This record gives sequence, C-alpha cells and structure tokens, in this order.
Amino acid sequence: MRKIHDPKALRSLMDEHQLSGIFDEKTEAAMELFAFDKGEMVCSVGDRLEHLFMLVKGKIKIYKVLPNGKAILIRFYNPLSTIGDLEMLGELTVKSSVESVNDTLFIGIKQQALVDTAYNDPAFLRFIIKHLAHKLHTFSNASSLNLLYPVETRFASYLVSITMDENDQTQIEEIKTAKLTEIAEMLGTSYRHLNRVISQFAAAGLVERSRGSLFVKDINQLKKLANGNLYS
Amino acid sequence: MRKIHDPKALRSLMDEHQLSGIFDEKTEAAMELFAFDKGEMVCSVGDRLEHLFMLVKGKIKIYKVLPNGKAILIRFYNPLSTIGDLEMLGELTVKSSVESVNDTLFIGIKQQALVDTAYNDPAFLRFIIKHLAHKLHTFSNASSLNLLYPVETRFASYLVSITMDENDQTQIEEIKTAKLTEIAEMLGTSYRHLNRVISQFAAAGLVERSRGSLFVKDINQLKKLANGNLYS
DNA sequence: TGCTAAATAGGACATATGTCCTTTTAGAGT
DNA sequence: ACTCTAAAAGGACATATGTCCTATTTAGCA
Repeated sequence: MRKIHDPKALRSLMDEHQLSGIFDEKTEAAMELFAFDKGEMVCSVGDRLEHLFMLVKGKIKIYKVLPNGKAILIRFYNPLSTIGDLEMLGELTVKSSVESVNDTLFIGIKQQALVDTAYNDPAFLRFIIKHLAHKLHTFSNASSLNLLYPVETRFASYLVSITMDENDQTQIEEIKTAKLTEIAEMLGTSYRHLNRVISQFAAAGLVERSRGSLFVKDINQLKKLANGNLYS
Repeated sequence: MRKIHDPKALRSLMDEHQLSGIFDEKTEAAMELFAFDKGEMVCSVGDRLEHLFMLVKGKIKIYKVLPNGKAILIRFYNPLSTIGDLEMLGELTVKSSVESVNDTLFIGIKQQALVDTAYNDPAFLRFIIKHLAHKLHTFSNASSLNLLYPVETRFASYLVSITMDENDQTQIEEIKTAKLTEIAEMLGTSYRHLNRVISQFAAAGLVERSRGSLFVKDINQLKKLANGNLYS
C-alpha cells in the first residue's frame, strides 16, 4: 500500500465517479489516495482497518476463509465499491479477505476522520448505505445462482471476471494458475473436479493449457457459459 | 398488515430493543407499530415499499424468486432486523420476498417521514448501516457454507430455524408442508431429493411423517446435523 | 361409499462432484 | 544430461443430487 499525495488526481477521480460535492467539506478534506499493487492484500481476516476505502480504479477480489481453513470466493468488485464499511460502522474486525487483482487505486478516509466528520455527514452515510445495499443485492443474486449452477458455469464466470476489466475490455488472456488448487477452493469445488472442467474447456477450444498457465482462447463462448457473469 | 395504535406498546418494544433515545425526536415521532399474521407477505418482488420496517417480534423468511421462476430461501430474520432499508435508500423496488413465519410486529417509518427526518439523522443512518453490515456478514457466511454443505445439512438447519423461536425455545413441532415442493425450492434442491432426505431423517427417528405433515421428533439431533444453524 | 384428480412417495437411472491414488510433467539442483 | 521432488493431470470409484416416470395416498365430490 502506498499513499499517493496528488490532490489533482484525487480530484479528477472524484469527479469521474461523481463523488465531488456530495459530501460535506470536512469529509472531503479527509480523503486521501492509496495505491495497491497487483496481488497485494488490501486486508485480511482479523485485521483492524485504519481506513475506509473506496475503490476507484482496478479490480479487487473478495474471499472468505472458512472454519475448515479453506478459502471461498465471494466476488469481484469494480469501481465504485467500498471496502471497510462493515468494519468501520458495524463489526470490529475484518471478516473477509480482499486482494488487489491488478494495480488499484482507492480513496481512503482515516478511521479518526470518520469519527470526527463523516459519522455526522448524512450525505456520506447515505452514500455508504447505498453501496452496502448494492453489495447485498448483487451478492444475494450471486449466491442464489451459485447454489443452482454447476462448477462449469462458475468457472466460466470466474474466467470472464478475471479476464475483463471494468470497461468490458479483454485485459489478460493468460492466467497464471497461482495454484489451481486455490482457484478450486474459491469456486467451492475440489481440485480434481476443476481439472475435469478445464480439460473439458480445453477440448472445446475455450482455453489452452500449457506449462501451468491457462490461456483464454474464446472469451465470448465463455461469456455464454457464464450465464451473465455471476461474480460481477 | 394491520396498523396498531398503541404508543405504550411501541415504547415498550423500543425499550426492549434499545431503540429509545438513539434517534432524534423527529425520527422517533414518525414511528408506528404494525402487525402481520402468520404466513402473510410483508413484501413481494417488484413492490414499492411505503415503510421501512424494523422487526421487533416474531420471525420472517426472506427468499428470492429467480429468473427461472423458482424461489430460493435466503434466510430467516429474528428481531431486531430491518426490512426495506435497501429499497428506501438504494434500489427502487423490492428484490426479495418477505413472509411472516408467525405473527409478527414491526416498527414502521413511513417513506415520507424518512425523507423528511430520518434521512438527515446520522444516528438513524448509522443504525441502518450497522444492520445492513450485519445482514451482509451473516449472509455471506450462510451462502459460503451453503455451497459447501449437502442438502441434508441445509434441511436440518431449515427445520431448526423454523422450529425455534428467537429465544431458542421449541416453538412448533409440526410443520405443515405447505407444499414440500416449496421447501425443496427454498433449499435449492429438487423435490425428489428432499424426499430422500426426509425418508432418511424419518428412518433415523429425527422426524415423523404423516398425512402431509412433518413432526419434528428429535430437535437436538437435528441441531447437531445443522452444523450451527446456517439460516440464522 | 366409490371415483377421480391432485398431492405425495418412491424406483431407476443419469450427471455432477468428491476422495483417494497413480502417473506424468516441469524445474531445481547437481 | 540425470535425478529428484513437487506440481499437475488424470483414472477409478463413491456419493450427492437431478430427471423422468410410476405407484400410492389423500381428499373432495358425485
């Protein structure tokens, strides 16, 4: 995590996401810009967050570590999304892990500034509520669907999510299988089964596998399989 | 839905749930008491809510109707929970269906009153945020677990949820299988498979089946199977 | 009471997925 | 280049669940 002191960039990002002028000045004054690198953890279970973050650029991955020690993918977030809203205003410690999928930028508000100013700014609080509501809604969608669709569909969706950026442009076509095991866990399935699905995709020409990497070959077909991109 | 004009009861329920004095007077003044009967719908998909409700007594069931027309259980709520927060402050129309499991009481705040007063009451907004955060948290828990546990576990959990009241007392032991088909949908499984699980439970003496009703015989054993009651 | 339609239960088989192992491959180190 | 080890791939079989169909029961009604 790097703090970036660049008021002009901050202002421009706020404009881009229509954040300017809706909060009171004290809240705005407390905002700073932060950058995370690809693969960097934004927060982990048990952390005590020092900032409330609003994702303004890049993509992040939310997952949960279960009692049995396994991780399961909850979803991806694109801008504009908030991180730490639960923790700041409800629970105490982080309950999910958040990882930066590519290079990301966040607008952050320090905990103390929240207490001093944003806590009493109805516009800010309504902003948070709106985003929480959106999270809850998309999340309940995703998870009902999760229950209903096979791993094949979920994996296609995962590939699409990780391959497309926020403007629906193909971003990467090669996926480093950090460990396929991890992806399997994320999808709530076993490594063995994920493997089967990959073989199947490979046979159909949707992906190509070589030396521990996956290459997406036919993103459009994958999109069809994904049934409307569950993880977005 | 019946509006109940009983300021004393309202006051006493607010006390019981530590709601007194945390909002500003205008917000409090806008609160009214509502009752729903067992089985009554609190809201359905597409509705435009006229009130924000806080469940103060009884139990409600949240489910979602999917594109394919099927319904799937999201969860049960006990007091104190809010209904309509998303709709009032984020989305426009109701996205999930809410049904009163038994006789319930809600504190309601009319939409107009929200706009006039509660919208600008930071304490109230923080209250909503806290409850949204809790929903999101418990919900993400439940749904990750859902992905991991078999129908057997989910059904045991369903039985426990519907059988226990908010004080963990056994409430009903007979379950009218309104239509087992519906329960199957709620659990995201097929009628056929639910049937298998029931037979299995019956064979193990956990439930008894007769003339379209289910009788819970061994709630403790069911609790064990439920693995910590996913739906709560 | 007997008849019929709908609800319920269950049989047979197919598919999705999990578990456990074995084989193959890719790289690191010599 | 050779060997060794860990990651990756995949075979074999078991289990969970879905689909389709048939048998049985229930409940209303003639």
